[in-house]
Amino acid sequence: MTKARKALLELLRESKEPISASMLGGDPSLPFDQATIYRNLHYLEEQGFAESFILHCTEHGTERYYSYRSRSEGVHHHWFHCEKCHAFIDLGGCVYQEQMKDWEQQYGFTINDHTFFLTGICASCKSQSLLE
Amino acid sequence: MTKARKALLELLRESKEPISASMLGGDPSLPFDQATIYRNLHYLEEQGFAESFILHCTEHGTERYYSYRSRSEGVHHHWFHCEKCHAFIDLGGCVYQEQMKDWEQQYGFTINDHTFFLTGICASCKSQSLLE
DNA sequence: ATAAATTTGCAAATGACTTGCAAAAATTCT
DNA sequence: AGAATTTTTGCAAGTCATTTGCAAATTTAT
Ligand SMILES: [Mn+2]
Ligand SMILES: [Mn+2]
Ligand SMILES: [Zn+2]
Ligand SMILES: [Zn+2]
Repeated sequence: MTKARKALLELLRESKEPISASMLGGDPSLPFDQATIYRNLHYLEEQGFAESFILHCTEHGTERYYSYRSRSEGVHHHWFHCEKCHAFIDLGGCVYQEQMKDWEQQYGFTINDHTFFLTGICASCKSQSLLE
Repeated sequence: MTKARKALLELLRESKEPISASMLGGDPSLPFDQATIYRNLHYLEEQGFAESFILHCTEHGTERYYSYRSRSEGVHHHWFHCEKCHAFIDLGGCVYQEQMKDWEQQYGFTINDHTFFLTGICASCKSQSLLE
């Protein structure tokens, strides 16, 4: 583990929500080149320390978001993303494992990954816009 | 409806699976500039004639895929994507409307959209790789 | 038919992400 | 430790899907 990797993993571990490479690169505690950030995110993911998904937000564009991958919990979470304030709301651990198995049986394919997320406007952004 | 739009919509309507802008642009029946393709896909989607989602395939990269939006059926479909042969397999119409409502109630946010798809290796690609 | 509004093609620009390459840092081997 | 070897990093340039400015072409309105 180089210091760049340790620092990256530490940020991911602390974060309450998925983080994009650009947000990580902008953090003062990660004074590394963007190439280093990207390369190490790949490294952390392939080593099983992190996981990611690509999300498109109407306001903020398309980016890959990373999360720390907990050894203990085993299952990833799914998220709601607010297109106004860019916040993520945790919808809880993935409950689709069974459904995936069923589909694999039914269609004969092998699922490597699945992507699921919601986008919209969060409660606090909704109440804020009422004041305008 | 300009002829570019008619032609685009016709291809989308005929297609059994979601299509990306690059695949549409490569079709002989759409001899238009890529800017025209992109602009008209936006147009068709905002007019409610088409819908789309962004999918990342390990082999083929990240692209937005469009589908014809049927007036009658009302509900979109979700898909499995084979990272080997690039085929899409229809998993049927979306059955998450109720779940979405529940979440909106529970969290107070408003969902504008949801994304759900699977990636992996399809049955025929699996059997093919056994022959190697 | 003439003016006004919309659409198109072409070329350049974006933005996220990737890659070549030489220098710097971490490992491995005397 | 000290030298040799492997891995990682920074910097700059490159990719790739998608977007945008602008003038010409096509439509639509008058
Ligand atoms: Mn956002
Ligand atoms: Mn593919
Ligand atoms: Zn919000
Ligand atoms: Zn396949």
